[in-house]
Amino acid sequence: MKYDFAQVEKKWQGIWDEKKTFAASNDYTKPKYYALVEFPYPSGAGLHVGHPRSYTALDIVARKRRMEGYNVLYPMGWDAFGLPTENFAIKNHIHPEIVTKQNVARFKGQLKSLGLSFDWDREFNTTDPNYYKWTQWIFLQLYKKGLAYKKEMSVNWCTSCKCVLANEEVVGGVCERCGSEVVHKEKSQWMLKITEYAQRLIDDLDQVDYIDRVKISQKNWIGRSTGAEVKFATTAGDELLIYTTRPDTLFGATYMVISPEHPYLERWADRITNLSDVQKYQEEAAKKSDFERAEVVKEKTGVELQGVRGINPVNGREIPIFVSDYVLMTYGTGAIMAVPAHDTRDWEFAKKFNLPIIEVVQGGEVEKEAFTDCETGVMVNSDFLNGLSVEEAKKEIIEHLKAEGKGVPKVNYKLRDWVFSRQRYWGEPIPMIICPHCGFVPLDESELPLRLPEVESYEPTDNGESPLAAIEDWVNVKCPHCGADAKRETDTMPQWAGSSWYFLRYCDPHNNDALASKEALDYWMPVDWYNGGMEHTTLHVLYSRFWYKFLYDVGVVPTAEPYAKRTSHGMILGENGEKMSKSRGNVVNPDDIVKEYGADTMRLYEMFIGDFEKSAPWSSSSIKGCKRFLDRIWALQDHVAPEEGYSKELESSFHKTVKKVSEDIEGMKFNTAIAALMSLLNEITDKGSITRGELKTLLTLVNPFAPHITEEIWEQQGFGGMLNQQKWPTYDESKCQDATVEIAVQINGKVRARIQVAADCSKEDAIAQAKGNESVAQAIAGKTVVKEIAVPGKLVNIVVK
RNA sequence: GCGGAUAUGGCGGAAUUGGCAGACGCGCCAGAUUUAGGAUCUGGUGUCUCCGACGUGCAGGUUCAAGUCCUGUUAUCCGCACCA
Repeated sequence: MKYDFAQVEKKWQGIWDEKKTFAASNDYTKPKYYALVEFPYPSGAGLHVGHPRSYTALDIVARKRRMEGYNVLYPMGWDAFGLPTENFAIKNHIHPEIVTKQNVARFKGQLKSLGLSFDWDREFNTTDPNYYKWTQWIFLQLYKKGLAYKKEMSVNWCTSCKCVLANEEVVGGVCERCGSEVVHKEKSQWMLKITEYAQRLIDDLDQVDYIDRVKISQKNWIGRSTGAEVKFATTAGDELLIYTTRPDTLFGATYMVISPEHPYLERWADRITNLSDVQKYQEEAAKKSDFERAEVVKEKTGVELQGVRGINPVNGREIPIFVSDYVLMTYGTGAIMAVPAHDTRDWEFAKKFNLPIIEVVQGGEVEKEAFTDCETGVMVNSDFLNGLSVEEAKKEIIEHLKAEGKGVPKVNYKLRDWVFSRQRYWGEPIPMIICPHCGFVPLDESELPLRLPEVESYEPTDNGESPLAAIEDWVNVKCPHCGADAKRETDTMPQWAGSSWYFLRYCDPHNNDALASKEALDYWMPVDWYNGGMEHTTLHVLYSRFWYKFLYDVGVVPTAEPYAKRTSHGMILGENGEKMSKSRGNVVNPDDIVKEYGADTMRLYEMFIGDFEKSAPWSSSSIKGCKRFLDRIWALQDHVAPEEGYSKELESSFHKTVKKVSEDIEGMKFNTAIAALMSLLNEITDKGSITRGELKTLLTLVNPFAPHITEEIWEQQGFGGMLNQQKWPTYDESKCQDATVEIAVQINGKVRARIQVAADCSKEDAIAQAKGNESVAQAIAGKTVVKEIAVPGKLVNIVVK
C-alpha cells in the first residue's frame, strides 16, 4: 500500500484544527514552556522556504516539550505594518488593510499546510487596532517617563521612500529596503532614549543564554568604551571639552580636532581669522552623504583654525585646533585631542598636515606608524607618568585630572537614540497632540486606540510630511488641556514598534484592559527559547529588550529579560549556492515542495539539509532521501511483530537512538538526530521485522519531525490515543552499551588490526588481547615495545622501535 | 581597517575534554525486478603508482596519536565602518 501523503496530511491538519490539539492551556499550575519564532511580515510574495526552517525547528522543540508534559505556548501572528504593503497599496489602489488581509490568508494557509503546531487561537496582527492600542499605550508610558522626546536633528532620509530611517535601517549608505541613496535632512523627530538602557542591555546579557555571536554583535553595536572627558582651555578664554579613551597619552597630544558641526565654531566666529575657509569646509562636509563620507575614508581633510588655539592641561603647551569631518559630532563631545603617535587616524592626519608626533608610549616606531598597543608599552616623555604601564598611567592621569578639576572618567556608547517617527501612512499613529500653548500633550489613555483615518491617497509627500497631515478633520483637534485649536502628530511609528512587544500579547491576546493580564505574564514570561534570523540581532532583538526592560521598570512584566534563550538559524540558499532571489531565478516555492513531496518530507529535509546554524544550499535531489526515509517507515507496517518490548538485537540501538535524538534536539543538531533515526531504520530493515514496542518508540521519535505520517501509522496500528499526546520515550544509560565493542589496534599510530573486546574490558586486558592478535603479533615480533596506550572502547596503540 | 564566521570525497554534511576521518543522505557504478521508463530492493563507492602509501585550505610545531591543540599564512562569506 503506497503512502498517500496529500490525503493523510490534510486529514490530520483537519483533526488538529478541529480538536485544538495544540492550544496552550490557561492552567497556570502546570510547568510551562514558551517557544517563540519571529512572526513574519506577510509580504505579497508568500512564504519563503527560509521561514519553515526556523518554524519547524521550534515546532520540533514544542512537540517534544508537550510529550514531556509541559504546557506549551507556541504561537504565531503577523507583523503587518510596513512599507511593501503600503507601496503595493499605492500602486494598485487597494487599501493596505485589504492587502494585509489577503497576504495573511495566504501565509496562514501555507503555514497550516506544513503541519506546524501553532496555537492559532492566539493569532493577531499588529495592524489590528485592538493590538496597536497597546503599542500606542507603551509609547505613552515611555513619553511619561521622559524616554520619548521630539528633537530637531539631522536624520537619515531615503530619497525614494521619502521617509526617515533609523541608523539600523541604513545599510552601506543606502536604504535597507529599496537600495536608494540616503541623505541627511534636518527634521523634527520622535526619539526613544534607548541609550538610557545601554549599560543594562550589555550587563544583562550575562543572565541569558544567547548564542555567542548574538551577544557579541549586540555588544559591538552598543559599543561601550571607557575613557575620560578632559577640559582643554583655549586662547579664546573658554574651555573645549574632549573625550578620549587614551587619557594616558595626554602628553602626546599635539593638536586638537573638532567636528564641522561643533557649536564652538560659531562662538569663535569673531576670533577666527580664516573664517571663510572654515565655513567653506563646513558646507562641503554637510553636503556629503553618509555614502560619500564612507567612500573617502582614506584621504583625510581639514582646516586649521587661525586665531584660536588649545592649551594642553598637563603641560600648558599651546596646540593648534583643526576642523575635520573625521571627528563626528554625534559621538563623545564632537571634539578630540589628537595623539598622532598612538592613534592611526591622528597619525594619518598629522602626516598629511605635517604636525609633530610625540612618542609617549615606548614600544613602536611612531615615525613609521601609530603604536596603538595598550598591553606592552611603557610611558615616556610624560613627566609624572614616565615608567608606568598604559593601564597604570590611565588611572594615574585620571586621578590627576580629577584633582585639578580638569577631567573626569567617562563611559561612551556608539548606540544612538532610536529615531521613532516615519512619514508614512501604514503604521501606528503616534498618540500625541501638539498645542500652540501647551506643547506636546499626550492623548488620554481612554482614547486609545487612536485609529488610522481613511485616506484617499497613501502617497508620501515630497515635503516630508506624512500622508496623514492632509486629512484635516483628523489632524485638527482641540487641545485636551486648554481647549485651544491644536493638531495631531501626523508621523507614524516604525515597523519595529509592533514587533517590540508582540511576544507579550500572545500570553493573553484577547485582553481589552491591559496588554496582557499580570497572571498570564507572570506565568508565561520569559520566553524560554526564541529562534530567529541573525539580521534581527541589532534591530528587533535589541529594541524589544529595551522595551521589555522599560516595562519591567514600570512594573508591567515580571523579569528583567524577555528571552531566556536566543538562537539563530542559517539561511537556505538557492541551488546554485547564492542567496535566493527573484532576479537570480533560484527561488524555491514551499507550496511546490509540499505538493510534490508532502509537508513531512519538506520538514524533514529542511532539518536534514545541514547544520542548523549555518547556511545551506537547497538541493532538489537530496530531498528525495527524506521522502524515501518516510516511505520506508510506512512500509514497516508490513513487518510488525506482535511483541510489545524491544527485541534483544535492537534493544541497545533503541536506547542509543532515544538518547541521541533527545540530546540532538536540545542542541539544535536536527541533522544528526535524523541521521541517527535513519541508521536505526537501516538496522530494523536488516533485521527484517519490528516489534510493536519498537514501532511505538520509532514513531514517537520521528513524530516531531514528521507529524502527519507518524500519527497516521499510530492510528492504523491501533496503538490508542493520539501520538502527539504520548510520552516522550526515555532511555537507560546502562543499556546504551553493547556487550562487546570493536576497537582499533594501532602500531606506531597506524591501524593494523581491529579486535572485539568486552565493553568493560580493562586497559591491560585490551592490550593483552591486542597482542594476541595474529597480525599484531607479527608486526611487533623482533621489535622493542616502547609504550602501550589503551583508550577504553576506542583503541590500543603499541609503540615499537 | 575592526569584529564575527567558514574551509573535510563528485555534492550536502558527520566526527571536538586530542583516540579508527568521511556517520547519514544525495549522486554515481553494478545486480535484481519491470515490456520499457520511472519507482523499488541488494551490493559497492575518499585518492593513488592499490599485498602498500597518501588524505580534512596552505606552511610549520607539540604529541604514542592532530580535522580537533599551538604559531604563522591564504581564500571566501557576513556585519560594522573615521565611534577618538
